[in-house]
Amino acid sequence: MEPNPILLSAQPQACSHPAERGLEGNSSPSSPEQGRGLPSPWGQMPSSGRADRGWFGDEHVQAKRARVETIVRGICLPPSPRGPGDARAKGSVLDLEKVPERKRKQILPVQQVPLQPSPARNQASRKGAPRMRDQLHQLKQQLRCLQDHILQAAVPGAAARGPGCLEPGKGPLSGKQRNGCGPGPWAADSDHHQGSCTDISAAEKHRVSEVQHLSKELRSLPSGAQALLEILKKELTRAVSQAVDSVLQKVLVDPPGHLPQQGRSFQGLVPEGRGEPSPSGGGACRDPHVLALPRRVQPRAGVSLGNFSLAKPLESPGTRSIPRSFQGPTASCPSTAHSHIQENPIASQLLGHGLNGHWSSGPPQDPPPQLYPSLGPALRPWVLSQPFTTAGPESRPLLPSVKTEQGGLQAGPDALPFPSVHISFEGLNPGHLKKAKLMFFFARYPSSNLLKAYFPDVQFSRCITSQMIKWFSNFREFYYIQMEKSARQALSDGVTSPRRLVVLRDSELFRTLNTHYNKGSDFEVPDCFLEVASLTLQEFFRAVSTGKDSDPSWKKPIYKIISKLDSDIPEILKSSSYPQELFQG
DNA sequence: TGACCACCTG
DNA sequence: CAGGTGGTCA
Repeated sequence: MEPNPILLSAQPQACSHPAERGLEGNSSPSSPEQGRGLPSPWGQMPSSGRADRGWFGDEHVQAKRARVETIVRGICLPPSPRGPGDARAKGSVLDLEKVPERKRKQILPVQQVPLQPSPARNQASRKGAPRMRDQLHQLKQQLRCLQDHILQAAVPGAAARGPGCLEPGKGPLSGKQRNGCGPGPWAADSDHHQGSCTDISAAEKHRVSEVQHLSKELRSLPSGAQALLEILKKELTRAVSQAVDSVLQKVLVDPPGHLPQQGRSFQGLVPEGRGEPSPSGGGACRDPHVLALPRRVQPRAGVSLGNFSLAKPLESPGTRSIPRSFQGPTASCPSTAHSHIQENPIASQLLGHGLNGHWSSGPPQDPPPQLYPSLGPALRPWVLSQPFTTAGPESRPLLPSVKTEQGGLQAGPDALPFPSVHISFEGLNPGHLKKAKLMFFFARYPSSNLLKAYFPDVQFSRCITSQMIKWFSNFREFYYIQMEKSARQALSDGVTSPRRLVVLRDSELFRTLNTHYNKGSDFEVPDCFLEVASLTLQEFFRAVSTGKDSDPSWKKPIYKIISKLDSDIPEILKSSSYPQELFQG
């Protein structure tokens, strides 16, 4: 118990204070600066978003028009059925939408069967002229909605949409963006969204006029063509949805081109603000030896302790220790600097849909060295993050989204080509579990109130609360077991002084813990956790080595000590959208 | 009595 | 990781 007073008092401060200040200072998400303050991450997105918009706004309209022309041309010819490899396939029109067209060809011939002109049909068609307008109008709206869906998925926060499109709650996304252009839970970068809004509305007008023009053209067609128009209508709808599918498919299949870039550029920003010795650096709280925490992923060559590899006594600090300041931003406990980073909703959506591999495997697109020098801080966790901390720290953001999301969940699954993962379930989902595990790095004994604050998208009931508390109980159990095991191992390895025991990032103990709480290592384990772990280890060692473990309740004092070492949890973990990025992690 | 905890078990 | 149990505390 001797060195404890120092450690105990200093550590929590090192961890918690910066967390609070940093976060509260940075968490005014509505500030436009924030979006701009992060040029690189968003430098990518907006452009890709606009590209998508362009695709829909122009190219696709062109495609529509081209198809109309094709069909009109076809009207002038005998409506003879076409073979699968018909001439249309050679027309330039098809180049605009190769994939959808290919699919459509299989459908078209079938649909043309009822098209055989018959007098009765013609009559009906003539009467149907006004109806046709309605249908076209309907079609127009469908197009718009589809476009909006895509834009929402592709452009962060492109929530702008013409009135009267989707009813709220129809489709998973809809519930998320009831704020119009404003950044909803889904999109915190108000900056770009406002741009998107205007762009979109302009594009929308353009689309509307295109459609009106189209309908005029169609109305002037020979009556025999009316039936064809019906086909055309259906075809357009289908084409659009196919286009949507293909675009999304492309995005889903080819995310590395977009997503990691965002992450990468993002990473460069974080270290700048807070390069210097993390809070505890001044920390004065600990034996300088204990501070020597080598970077992780270091070659294990330095491990000189024979079979004691779970944690390493500081035998050769000279070779292994790295100045704390060198560890930069990663090293400190509360990774507050990340909280203001704006991430891309689609990225996280995509992540949530089985693309995690791209992240956990990282390297192909690893950040340029200059962004985080020397094995930079593994900020991947934050790359994955989607900090929709759009509300102030205390404002319990996103409460409104809960019920809507649940509704959206029921209505949603088939509204998009992929299921919605961000949706909050009645109970706890794997994302919540993952998040809870990450929270464990900061708090071993979170109160139920704290849990409620950090899971704003969970509707807490007695059952849910106790389940989550049970999670932490299980986490602790595993943690203490590992600690005791390591302590005993150290003892049997001949370690004599607990002060020389420290949990290092390249130690086996760390690896075990990291695997348990942070599988995939997509979260940078905060140093404060290492410090607490070291202290825990020391306490266990002390108890074991002094024979206190003969007392049936010998662990209780240790528990008491550790329970006082909780740190503040970074605000970023408060985001209800946070679990979703790690959903399948 | 309820909340929370550690421990044991499957 | 969840269920069950018994202990502690307010």
